[in-house]
Amino acid sequence: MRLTLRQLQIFTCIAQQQSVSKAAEQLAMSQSAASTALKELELSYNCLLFDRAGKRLIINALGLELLPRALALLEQAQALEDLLTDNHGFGSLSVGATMTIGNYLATLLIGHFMQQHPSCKVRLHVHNTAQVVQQVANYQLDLGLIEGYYQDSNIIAEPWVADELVAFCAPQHPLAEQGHASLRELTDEAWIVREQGSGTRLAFEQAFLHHQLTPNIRLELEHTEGIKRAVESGLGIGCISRLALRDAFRRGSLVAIETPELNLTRQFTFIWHKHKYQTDAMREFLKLCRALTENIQRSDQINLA
Amino acid sequence: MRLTLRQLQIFTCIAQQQSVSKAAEQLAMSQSAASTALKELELSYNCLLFDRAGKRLIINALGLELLPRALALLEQAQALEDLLTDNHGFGSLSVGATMTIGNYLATLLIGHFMQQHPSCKVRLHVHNTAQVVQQVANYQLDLGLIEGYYQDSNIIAEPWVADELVAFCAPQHPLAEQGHASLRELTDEAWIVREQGSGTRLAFEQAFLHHQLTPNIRLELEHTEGIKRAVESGLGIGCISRLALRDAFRRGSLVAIETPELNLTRQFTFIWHKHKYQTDAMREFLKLCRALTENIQRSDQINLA
DNA sequence: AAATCTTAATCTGTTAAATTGATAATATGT
DNA sequence: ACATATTATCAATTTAACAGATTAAGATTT
Repeated sequence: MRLTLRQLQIFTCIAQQQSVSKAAEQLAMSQSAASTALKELELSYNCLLFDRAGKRLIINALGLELLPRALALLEQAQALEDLLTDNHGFGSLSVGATMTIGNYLATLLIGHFMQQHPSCKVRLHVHNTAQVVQQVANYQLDLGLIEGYYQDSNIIAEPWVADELVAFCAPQHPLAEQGHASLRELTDEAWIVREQGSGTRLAFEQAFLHHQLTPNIRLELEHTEGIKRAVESGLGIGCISRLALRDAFRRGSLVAIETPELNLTRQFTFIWHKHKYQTDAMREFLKLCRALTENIQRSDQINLA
Repeated sequence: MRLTLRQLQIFTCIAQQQSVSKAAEQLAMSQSAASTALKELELSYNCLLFDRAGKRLIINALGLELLPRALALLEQAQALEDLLTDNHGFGSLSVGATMTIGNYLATLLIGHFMQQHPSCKVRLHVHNTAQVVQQVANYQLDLGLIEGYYQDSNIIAEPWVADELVAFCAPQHPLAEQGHASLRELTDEAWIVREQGSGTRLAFEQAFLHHQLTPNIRLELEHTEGIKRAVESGLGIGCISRLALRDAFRRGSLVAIETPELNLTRQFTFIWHKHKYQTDAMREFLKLCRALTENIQRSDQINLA
């Protein structure tokens, strides 16, 4: 293991700046040192990372191969440094959540938690399910809250509350009055849904796949709020978590379309890494989540502050 | 970025050996150097990784937190070193595949590939779907061959051939003679299937979930061959990929049970990392796979060498 | 209880590595 | 052809890594 993080840091910087001088400047070191460091790296592995076209450096195949992996490694190393730097008093907590959970449930959980543990720093990262899983697998997150369930021998998954997607439309839409729709009616409609890769989209598509149907997707948006507004303005009908629609339904700005033939329920799940040491903060947070689950399920819909 | 890989290496070794001296010996360095390195690490981040109970070191909460992450980091660094060390002539190729694909299809592909490119080193790693995805995401594999399809903004997935699971039993089993079974009959049977986390198990369970049924799983095994032998000996009926059963059906040692009500088809998929530089080897392999796909689908069952 | 052994920490000097500042060599643009 | 920007290299210096010996503090044995 001759490799050093410093070498990788200098290499990635040179590759990104496409210049030894600029990289040296950015790294607050001399051009000479940067040049030598790169040379040393290439020399010690007897390889070339750049093609030298005179004074210009052009990254080659091996360099291109190395670059993203080196960046990934440095990112993880940074995370380790953060771990060591933070004054782990009661411990800080990094939680990842998907959009729906992050916006409608996680804030509630984190609010409670921070009230109970004012000294504990909490960070919430909102990404899609796959990204959250990956970050948990890489020890970049302490805990993940995802849609759907997930199986992996390195990841422990604990089912949390159930969630239900619901189809909805604008009040002036023909389906609004009848309040429900058949499979045939649903496939004829223009849908506005979440993007590929989101748990919401997955559940939506799976529900139709059960019947060997593919809905007509007119518009993809990355945020539930955007979908609500697009549906309000009559661009089509939508399908998102009921959690995100409670207020809109109450106000009457949007109307639910019951879809008895479609199974739009799904499970929210906690995940954490099997080999991750459980900090006090983590245990406390999990305890709180399990406790609040009952409240959430009892009231069916949560009282979102 | 004061952190160095060397520090982490020494730290992990001390943590694993639970002794500075033993770690120093294993790392072929003096006890003094190891002790100093640990002290430096702790000092530079102003933290403690071990509790000192007199002469004995006991890893503490922060140390436990750091350990698995440091190990993960070092593993990746090792992979980077390997990348740089290998004489990337035409390039070596790391392919990950699930059990079913790895044993019944990947060998065929890799065989063809190695014939066409005798100079190219190929490594095949067999893991379950989730693990393959994770390793592709971490740049530990060039390419993954998985069951089912997978969505992630960082991963490019290309559908490959379709696959079909099939229920089967021993020749002397009552269902063998009638050759097919209804949903009710299937739920009454004792099943022998793959373990949780495998793509085969997932497809199996999903097929039943479509009908709100849960099959009675009597035995879980991690290998298809084990399942075949267990079914042969009359322990129950099984469900695995038809690919793995062709010879057994032909020989008559096992008998297919047609299940018209269950949808046991699934898709095999190629995956690779969006930001991964595509080596020549990778491109060639993909090209070959796409070319062979037609043969595979035309002959319905491949001629497995 | 004393002697002995084991182990981690610390001190000192040495060696190797990283870095700088200056300089040479080489392409680019005018 | 000339000025300029850029990389590579050299010599000198600072910095970090390490070994060897020594010390301190628990364990273990007698």
